[in-house]
Amino acid sequence: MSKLTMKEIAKLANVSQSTVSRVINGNNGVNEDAAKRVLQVIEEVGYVPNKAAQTLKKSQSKIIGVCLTETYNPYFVELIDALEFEARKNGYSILLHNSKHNPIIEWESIQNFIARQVDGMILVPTGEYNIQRISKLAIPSVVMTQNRKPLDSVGLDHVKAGKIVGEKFIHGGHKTFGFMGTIPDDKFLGYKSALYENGFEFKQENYIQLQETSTNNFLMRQDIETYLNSAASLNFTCLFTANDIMALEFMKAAKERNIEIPGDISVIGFDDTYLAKIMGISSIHQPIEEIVKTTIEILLNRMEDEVSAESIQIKLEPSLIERGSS
Amino acid sequence: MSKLTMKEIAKLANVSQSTVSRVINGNNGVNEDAAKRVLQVIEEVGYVPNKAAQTLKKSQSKIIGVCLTETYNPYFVELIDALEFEARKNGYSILLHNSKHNPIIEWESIQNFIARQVDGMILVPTGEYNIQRISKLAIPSVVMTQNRKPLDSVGLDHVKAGKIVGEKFIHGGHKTFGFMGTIPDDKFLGYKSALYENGFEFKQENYIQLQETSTNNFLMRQDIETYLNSAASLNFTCLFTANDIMALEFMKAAKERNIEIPGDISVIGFDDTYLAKIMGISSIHQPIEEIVKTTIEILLNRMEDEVSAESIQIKLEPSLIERGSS
DNA sequence: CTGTTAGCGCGTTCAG
DNA sequence: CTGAACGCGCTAACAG
Repeated sequence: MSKLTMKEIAKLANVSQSTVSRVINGNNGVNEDAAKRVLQVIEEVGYVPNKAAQTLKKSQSKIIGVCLTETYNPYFVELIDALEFEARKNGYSILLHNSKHNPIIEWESIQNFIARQVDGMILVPTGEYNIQRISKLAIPSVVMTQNRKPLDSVGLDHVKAGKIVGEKFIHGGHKTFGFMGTIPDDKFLGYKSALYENGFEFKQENYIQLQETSTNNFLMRQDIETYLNSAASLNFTCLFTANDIMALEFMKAAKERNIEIPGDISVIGFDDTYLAKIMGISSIHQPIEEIVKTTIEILLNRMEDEVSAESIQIKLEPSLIERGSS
Repeated sequence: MSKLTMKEIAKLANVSQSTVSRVINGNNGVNEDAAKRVLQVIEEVGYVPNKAAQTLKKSQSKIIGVCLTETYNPYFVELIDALEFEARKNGYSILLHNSKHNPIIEWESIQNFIARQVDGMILVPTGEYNIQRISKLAIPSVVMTQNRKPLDSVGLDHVKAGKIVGEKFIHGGHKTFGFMGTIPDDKFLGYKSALYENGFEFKQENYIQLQETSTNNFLMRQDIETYLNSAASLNFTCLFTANDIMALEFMKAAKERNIEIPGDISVIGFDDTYLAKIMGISSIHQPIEEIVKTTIEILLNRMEDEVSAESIQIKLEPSLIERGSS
């Protein structure tokens, strides 16, 4: 069989190419007979329109570019799944990239998105690095999970999440508090402010600093071990971790040292991934479906409207799921 | 700024559009001065060539379509990561689809791949459903993790993996054997044959049948509970599960019933995902990097050669990673 | 070394 | 209702 183009279909159905086009793009006034013939030929030979040509012609690719920082955290996997589902429902495909926390790769990915004429982008950025350039692009984009001001964004209210955890611990009678994370973020701010507001303070020595982002259980574990080894004794009775993997790794390390969870230390994680469910870790729940639906909705709106209204920052309400670890 | 096409760049650099094209596609004999000017303009305005046009012109999209059955199993996530990395290294982007074990969605995805002119496809198929049609396509495709005969495939030698586990159990002194999975597969065949060859038999009552594929821990757990409740007592002292999630869920259910692992029952899982590492589950290791590299390599070869040689079936050597569960 | 030209496959006028 | 003709942005001959 030759190349299988509209022209070919046209020939086989004994009509002109433009008629075939009309049939495919919603039958706007085509003789029923002709239409039926065309459809039949298409069916028979298994013709599928060339999207590259369509994209070129319409300057619309029906692709959404997605660039995440990692997939190691199961949270992002659930995100991808939901994203793909929601996008497909709206007739879009997902072009997936993983920057691995590298701003250079991130920018390359975005260049690729531009080259492929994506209609919109959804990003979990590596940081501030590329935000300015991105905001200057003609392609609408929305940030997930973070807050990057010139851009639209949707995510949990991290400050509030931190507060909820802080207050929870305080209500539980704790007086010394730990935190584990990479770089200080809104979760941490919220956590700390809850403590201060209740007359407690956060001691910097109780901050378990993790080097890189959670790219690897092993590295994370090393950092935890280093911390535990350096501390003569743990000076906190409760710990809030920036994600579930961290909570998990801490709990494993604790177990080996005969530290009881939650007896000696209460642990609350973040993301409420299935790791938390499997391991019975209390965690701040991320309403993934809601996040994804909202994100796509905003993006779709931006793609339709030429109007460049104010940037939208959506912060969803966090909630704590309590399990055995706290 | 207007549309930012080659024409535009040409105008700004005071050359013809085809010269710009030459500069972009590897400088084949262009005046250095002109080239420099062009490059500079490109840099200044941030021009990126339109891939839709390139695709149309060259009938080559530099996209590899990937369609998996699920991302719930962390194994597939690691696969995606490796795939994306390896593809990017070779100048390809990944278009990712998730059939969710649904052959209809799978076929739709493939139609989409065709429409987008993907240069090749990598599939974890939903089953035999679409294999015939796929093999008739002009687009080269290779199957991962499974064996679908008319198509190229690369994966572990599942029969051998099953044998290794069976023999391991036998060496460990076990006399009664369990298996957990969805549909009987090569792992199970290998497992059974190892038993028979050593004078044991596999009793059908020791097959823990799971309904759907492992789309959901919760459903899986229900099936396990149903099985455990129906069996007066467990008639096996060792269990081989088709993936790590299954092993994990079994171990959790066992724990609640005070069944000791590995004391009462030895458990060996499959995939050697980080779940296995985290939970200390013995598991058959999947050399993901090797699988992915081999897959891409085969695909790349197919894409270059017009030669339609025999279909290639690569079966990698499985190995057992022993941990605390066996 | 460089500009002109002709499509790639499709959607969309514009005539009939 | 329908065909002819044009052009989306780019690559690849083809002349100069």
